[in-house]
Amino acid sequence: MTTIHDVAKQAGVSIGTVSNVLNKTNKVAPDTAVRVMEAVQALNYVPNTMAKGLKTKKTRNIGILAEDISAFSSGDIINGIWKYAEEHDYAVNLCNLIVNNRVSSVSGSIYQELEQTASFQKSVEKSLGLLLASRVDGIIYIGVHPRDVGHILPSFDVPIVYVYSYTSKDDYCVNYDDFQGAKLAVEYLAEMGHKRIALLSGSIDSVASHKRLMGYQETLMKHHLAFRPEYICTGNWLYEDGYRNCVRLLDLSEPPTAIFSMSDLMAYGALNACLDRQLRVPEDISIHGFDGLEHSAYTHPALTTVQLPLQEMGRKSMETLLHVINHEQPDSRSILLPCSHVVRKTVGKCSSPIYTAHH
Amino acid sequence: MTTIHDVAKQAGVSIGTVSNVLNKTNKVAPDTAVRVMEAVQALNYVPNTMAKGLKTKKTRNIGILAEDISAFSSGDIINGIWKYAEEHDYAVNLCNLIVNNRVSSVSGSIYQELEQTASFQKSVEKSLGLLLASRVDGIIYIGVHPRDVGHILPSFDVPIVYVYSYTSKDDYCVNYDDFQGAKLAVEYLAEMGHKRIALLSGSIDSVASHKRLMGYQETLMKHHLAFRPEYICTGNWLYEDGYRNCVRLLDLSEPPTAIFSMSDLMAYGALNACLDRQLRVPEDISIHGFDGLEHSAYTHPALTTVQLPLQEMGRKSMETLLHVINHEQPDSRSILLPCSHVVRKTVGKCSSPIYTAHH
DNA sequence: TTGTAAGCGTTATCAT
DNA sequence: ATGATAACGCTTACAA
Repeated sequence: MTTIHDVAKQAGVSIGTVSNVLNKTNKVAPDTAVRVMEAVQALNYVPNTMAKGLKTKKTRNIGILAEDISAFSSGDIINGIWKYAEEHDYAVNLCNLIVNNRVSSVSGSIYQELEQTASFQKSVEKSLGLLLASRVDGIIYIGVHPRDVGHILPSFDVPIVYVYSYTSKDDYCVNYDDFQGAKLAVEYLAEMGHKRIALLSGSIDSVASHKRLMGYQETLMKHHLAFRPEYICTGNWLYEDGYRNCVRLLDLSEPPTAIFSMSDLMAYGALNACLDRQLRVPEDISIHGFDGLEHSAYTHPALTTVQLPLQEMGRKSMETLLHVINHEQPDSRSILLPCSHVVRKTVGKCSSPIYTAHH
Repeated sequence: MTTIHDVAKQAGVSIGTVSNVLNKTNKVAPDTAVRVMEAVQALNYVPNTMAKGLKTKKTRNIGILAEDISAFSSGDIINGIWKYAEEHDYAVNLCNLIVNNRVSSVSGSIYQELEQTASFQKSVEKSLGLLLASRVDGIIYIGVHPRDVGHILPSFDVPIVYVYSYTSKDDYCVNYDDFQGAKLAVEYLAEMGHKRIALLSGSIDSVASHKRLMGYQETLMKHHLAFRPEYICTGNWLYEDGYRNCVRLLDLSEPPTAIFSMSDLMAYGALNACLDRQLRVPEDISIHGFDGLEHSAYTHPALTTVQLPLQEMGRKSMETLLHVINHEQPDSRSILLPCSHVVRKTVGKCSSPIYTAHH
């Protein structure tokens, strides 16, 4: 690998001069600058980041600590981070905790169990060590599901921001707005004339579930719709939970005309449960998702859902991290980005539901 | 940040000794080793990789150059890479070309257009520069679709292996076995008694399409099944292509009893086309996918498909890269990993198809 | 067994 | 405007 010395010799100048033209730190004569640049080109010189970092104590490297890179959300978040990083000439170090391969289910409590295991803790330690050893200027922690992850990392003195996750301490977090997202969905259902709107909730101990429940309730009230406890089903975000709970809902003496599912996965389950019952969606019953998985465009019929602003979250987290690194005060400790609404085919205007005839 | 000097002072030894106990390069007295380790613990010392790398000329860093991190395949591949890397104490630098956000379609020719744009080439240059500046020991290039990407990168003197992509030069490539995967699918269809098996092919200029077509044809011959040109449809791997082509197939005077789709996305389209025609899957017609997208478990009915060995490919690519870095001769230049078969609900035993009555 | 010192490729401070 | 040189934190001879 060619070094600054090679370039200096080739251009017939000192290494200090080469450094000056490359970093524009000092005035150099235009013609020597040209000679240096020619030498750089000729020798294909790329400055050694390690030497530079050693000297300047700034690596222009940030670390990503992802709980699971193959989670549906991670790709888009990293995409957002990367774009902002590239625009600001930062490189990224990636570490991966691979939680999903280790847990059988997505349930909140299962994660807690996982986090207790020695294997997981060793993995966290190793990843963090890797990042700290590289002297990254900052770290972004990406969760697989918004939840309190404040107990996972030990304390260290590098700036960190949490995305798609949060802590109960005063760390910087960027997430989406559960409350607003839920309102988006239920508002739409109400506008379509639905009065009997059931809820497929995520796990009961999740803050996300609570916030969305608030959005559901508030919108119900706003439209003077009755809150029926029997319309609330709790699951663990997964397909099977949606299927099972939807079946229960359909067996009610007065079944709902619309279902708001807190995850697309549960919505798929609900959709298939309805289809298995020969119900037509959305003619007989409407289904509304939440997450905006790529696949939701391909269900039959295509799922109307709430889109998470994943890429924007990634971008915002990187932006926030850079602010912290540069000692600029970011706007807020906890940043919430709005969800958007994706209208497709599973929600229709409420008509007197055909299937109530069965009861 | 605490340095080796701080540790040395705390332990009352020289920096050389600290280095020796940390790297086990030289014999040190057991009790001094203990003192050093205590100091390391107390000061929370993490060796500076940059200083280390500067000296040793080895960074124990590899670079990932991903065409698009949010492509369905990238997460699992990176997962595989990461696991192997972690086991061998390598860190990873991630660069992202974000091709999918820049092209409107997945068609092969569109990629070629993209690759010509100045914006893309600048991006490639920047990413490669980042990796080379970090003096990574090697690079893994991850494509978004297996195709020849040999023209994208300029030449440089760091070992590289291509995964989910290949080059026409003598680079190391690791991919899955298209031929074997296609045989898996068609063999199964034939075993289920299907004699009229249509093919939803990917783009005609793709090597993957060709190889799978070979697998299709060979299996047909093996089972003495006629090859009918009117059963071959070409698309661009996407949902809409599957839908459109399936409609054409169903309109044939003698429609197929089974469809082998070269991508899960096209299989979703075919499935929905059948459903829209009130056809029952798999009673009236069977559909077989290829890719093994996570979502295929949630279609209605769940899609029988061929599973790509994504994580294994990631793992193998990292393994191969390490061999090259350590100047050990890897087994082969072009590594093909076998696909596996995921039997779900969209393929059934062939019965005299009901819908032929329509014709 | 342990300490000393040179050198890795930069940047930055001085001289010139 | 340019050059010489120290320093960044580490490894690695070599000396003690």
